[in-house]
Amino acid sequence: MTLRLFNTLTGQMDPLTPSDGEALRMYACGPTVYDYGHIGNFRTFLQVDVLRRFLKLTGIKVRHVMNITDVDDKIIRNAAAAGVSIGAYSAEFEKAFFEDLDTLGVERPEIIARATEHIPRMVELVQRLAAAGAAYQTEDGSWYFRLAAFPEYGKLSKKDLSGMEDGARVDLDEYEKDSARDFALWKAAKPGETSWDTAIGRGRPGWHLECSAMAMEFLGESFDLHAGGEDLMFPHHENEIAQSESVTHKPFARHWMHVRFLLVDGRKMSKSEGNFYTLRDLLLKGYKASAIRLALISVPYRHQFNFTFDGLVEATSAIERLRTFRQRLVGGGFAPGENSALQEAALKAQSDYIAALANDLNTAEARAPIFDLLRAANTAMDQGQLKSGDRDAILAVLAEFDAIFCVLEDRDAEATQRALEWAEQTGRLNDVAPELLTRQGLTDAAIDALVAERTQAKKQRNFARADQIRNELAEKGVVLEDSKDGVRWKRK
RNA sequence: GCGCCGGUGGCGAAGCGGCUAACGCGCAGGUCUGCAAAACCUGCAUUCGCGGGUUCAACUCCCGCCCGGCGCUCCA
Repeated sequence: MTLRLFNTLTGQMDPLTPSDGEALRMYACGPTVYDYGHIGNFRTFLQVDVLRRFLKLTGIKVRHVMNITDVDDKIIRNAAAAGVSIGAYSAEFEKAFFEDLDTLGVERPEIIARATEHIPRMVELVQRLAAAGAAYQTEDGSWYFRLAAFPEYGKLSKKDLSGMEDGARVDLDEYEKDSARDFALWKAAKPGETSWDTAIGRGRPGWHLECSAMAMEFLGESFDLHAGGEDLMFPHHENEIAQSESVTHKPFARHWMHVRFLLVDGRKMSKSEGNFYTLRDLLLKGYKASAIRLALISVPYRHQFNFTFDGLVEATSAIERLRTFRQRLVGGGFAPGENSALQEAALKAQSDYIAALANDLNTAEARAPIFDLLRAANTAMDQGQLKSGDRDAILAVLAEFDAIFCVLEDRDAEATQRALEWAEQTGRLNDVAPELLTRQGLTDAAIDALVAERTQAKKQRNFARADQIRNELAEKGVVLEDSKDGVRWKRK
């Protein structure tokens, strides 16, 4: 089934397929590694993850490039303040970034491209732009892109800049530019700042330049898809188009995908508003990685997502139900054979699920058939109508669901443990929710021992003691489930 | 100001010119259970921001209004 994805450039739903018939070549803007990633960042990376997982699920190979911006004003500023090199500074946050992606189950792109490792390609691009008359150097040695050289500027964000010519607001330190809207390709070295000695002078790349240079290096001058957060549409992506197409005269990316912003309690997340959360903040508050992933994914990428803690609690419950269900299928003994009604239900769930995702990655709609199937199967199990062949079919559908949503495998405890260790190492234990510490302090062996004691008590019909143990464990976030096959427990 | 997006049950959220308005969470009652939990069953929007219009038929299309959000500057 071919994915139909909204294309910012054309303003309509376009099918997304590899133009070379081999692999879908895509570029998605990565992070500037100057700090820990926040949930807004991760919503975008998660939605792109959904995209690439869906492509793979439908049999399309993916060649996905992600840049790491490891030199920019903030990095330079922060590294100087910390008294370390920008390399050491950015490496630390790059490492943290990838740890966070692992926590959230975000697949690695095929190619990770660091800006500082591709300076020659950027210099080359500036030279080509200069040769084409689209770049000029100012007195201080910086290079700028000449917007006037690219009449199509604004075609992505649908902006008409003709009426917004050089107005009153021209930044003081940019007075040398020909036009206020011209943007920096290459920033001349300032004393003490990291810089590269190159054929176009000593300096460092502008932010927009790296994406054009690296995308073309790894994907060619024209490729299938470019993705990123909605805020990047203008000016970043617009600038990338201008820089690239001015020299290639070919469409840079033919399909553009933009993920809408995340709000927190209905407001834009910002440090000054006090509603700013990193992934690690949430883990230390006791929320599960899987719940964060599900919450951030469940609202389709083209809608604003309003982040709330209630939403995280909801996602936690939903995941628990799914996991309990799968456990019941895996662990139960079923008579051989098939129940045609369930076989049909499984097929329907599968096709509905794929169809929803193929329709502009409608993740909200895609969840529904899985829960429909869950209910049908649970009912059948209660009635003893589910056969081993049904179990296999349903587990296969669940696996396919999880190929995108990736929440069934419980790796939450490990993720939380990692976050706790990090908090300890960086002196952030004060930020940890107290109940999380008591919960993590309880080992599996200790739980098993208490459960065994309770089973004994139950045998002796000492229900008072049995309930006491159950309550004790409940306070520490452990839930018990009695069944014919013994006691199951799980951490809340 | 200009531009874009949205306003559906207690909450999140999907949806389509005409099927009982998905699904999740939550709540209430029931079944099961030593009691719970899990699971299942039943119920919880005669209604889709407001006012007009088009249509045999609109939550779904058009117009206006109100409310919210975002972009136009570094930002996922």
